[in-house]
Amino acid sequence: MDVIAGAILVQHTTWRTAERALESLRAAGALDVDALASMPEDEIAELVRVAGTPSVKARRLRAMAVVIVGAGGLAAFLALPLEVMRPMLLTTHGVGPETADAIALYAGGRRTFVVDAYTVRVFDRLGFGPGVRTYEGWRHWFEGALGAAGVPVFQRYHAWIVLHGKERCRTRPICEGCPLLRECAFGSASIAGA
DNA sequence: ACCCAGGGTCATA
DNA sequence: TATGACCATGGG
Repeated sequence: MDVIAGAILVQHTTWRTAERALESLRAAGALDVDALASMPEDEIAELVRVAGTPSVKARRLRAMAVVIVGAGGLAAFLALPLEVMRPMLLTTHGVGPETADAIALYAGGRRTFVVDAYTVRVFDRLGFGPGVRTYEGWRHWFEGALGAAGVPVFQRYHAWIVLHGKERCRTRPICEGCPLLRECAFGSASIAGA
């Protein structure tokens, strides 16, 4: 549940503040689908204020909790196959493509790539990318590039880009030093030409 | 004191 | 279907 709430809280902010909001939810015993589903939104809003747009995020957190409860609880929800989990996430209020994939990949352990704005900016600048530059275009492109790699690689690759992209995109090629080079299609040779 | 980041929804054209 | 306002805060 930490991961799911975190995926919503991090929208339009940094992990730092999202984690602080997560901590205050935990301290209040509200890091739980049943608690969130039955709690008034303004009460949730107070707890998540540090992450910004509190009323918006309170509503989204609650909507997500209601969907999970409706799916039979957290365990049942996380056990759903990607083909049913992803559309379900996409139709819940406040969950767009990026948040849906973050939840499916990190909370559900499903094999889907998280395309965040930062990732797109970096790879676009390096001259890489799909023909059609929509969210789905990028997602399928990354999934193809990662080939037969498993869920852990998907998780670590996305995390690596987020953690190290900023410092590297100005100074040196994005994938230099990435521990996953042998597991994906972005070898140092191909990147060096960018 | 200012200005920037950043995902999603909704209204408008 | 594309564009832009809006949500409110932390941090440089």
